[in-house]
Amino acid sequence: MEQQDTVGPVENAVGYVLKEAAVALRNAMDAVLRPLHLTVPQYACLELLGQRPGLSNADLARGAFVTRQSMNVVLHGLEGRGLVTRPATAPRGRELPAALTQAGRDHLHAASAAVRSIEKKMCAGLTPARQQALLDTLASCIRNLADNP
Amino acid sequence: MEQQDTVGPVENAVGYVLKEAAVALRNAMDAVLRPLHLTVPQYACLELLGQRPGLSNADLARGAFVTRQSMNVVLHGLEGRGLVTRPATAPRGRELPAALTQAGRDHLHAASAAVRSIEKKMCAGLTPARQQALLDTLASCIRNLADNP
DNA sequence: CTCGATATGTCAAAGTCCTGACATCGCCAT
DNA sequence: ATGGCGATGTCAGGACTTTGACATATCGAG
Repeated sequence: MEQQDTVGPVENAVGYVLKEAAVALRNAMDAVLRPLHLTVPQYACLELLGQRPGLSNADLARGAFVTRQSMNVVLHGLEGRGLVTRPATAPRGRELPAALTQAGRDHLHAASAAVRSIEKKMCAGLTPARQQALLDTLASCIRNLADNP
Repeated sequence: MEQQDTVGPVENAVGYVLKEAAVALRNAMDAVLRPLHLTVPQYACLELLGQRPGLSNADLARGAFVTRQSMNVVLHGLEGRGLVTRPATAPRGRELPAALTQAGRDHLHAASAAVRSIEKKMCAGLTPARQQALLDTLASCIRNLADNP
């Protein structure tokens, strides 16, 4: 096997490095969430609900970057484990606002700490200014890509 | 549906924005590659082979952030379409060095231009210094996450 | 030389996620 | 009021990827 012979042009492309960082983060999160019996989408769902109770399934799906169908099974799973509750009937339209149970809040507390430790590790050695610059630059990239053409 | 009522804390987390940017890039690449009948992993395979002919299946898998099995089916598909060739017997060990055919190079040329246009669009408005800073910061994040503990 | 460790390619099975489609419900202009 | 339009929740169906396992081939230590 040729192990890192020479750095080719691909590794210097913004898109490539972006994907690489995203995969590394995903794997690291997966590793720390596994002991808590949570997948990344499940954690994302809990975190979103912790910060904004009453979000609907579609809202959660958008926030976690998955489809409504995927979030729906996540939600049903968490509901079955007693971490999330949803009303049987829709108070308005068809939206079923979800909320954390006490057990859900406890689970979220542990998971959030684990994920925050990963973020801290990832950003180690970065000055607040560089970290803010990273956020701003990424936000700019997102805005640029969101434009239709 | 609650449409962007107020910006919550989640959207300011580095990991969240990183994921968001990666998804936006993935979708944009998907959109421009679809007319060429190429998926993102397929394009990644072609691009890697274009820059480093003779890469093995396992090398390509690592470079495209997928498993060997997934890259194997990608490779077989591209082989069936006449874009990639692999020797029937392994010249050394079990590695089957892959290479682009002329048709593969042609296909790659068009795909590469399309993807480069997406990267250009994504990085629009960024000074070379900010772009380099983004690359450096992301590289730092990747290094930090690669450490074992 | 021999044996263990590592890497590769490949097969089978499972899981995950997305695409497509449908019925329902609220909103807005006609 | 009413009919189009968009949004939501839900139900299969299928595509894609990963996990697990196995045989083979190289390399290095004993």
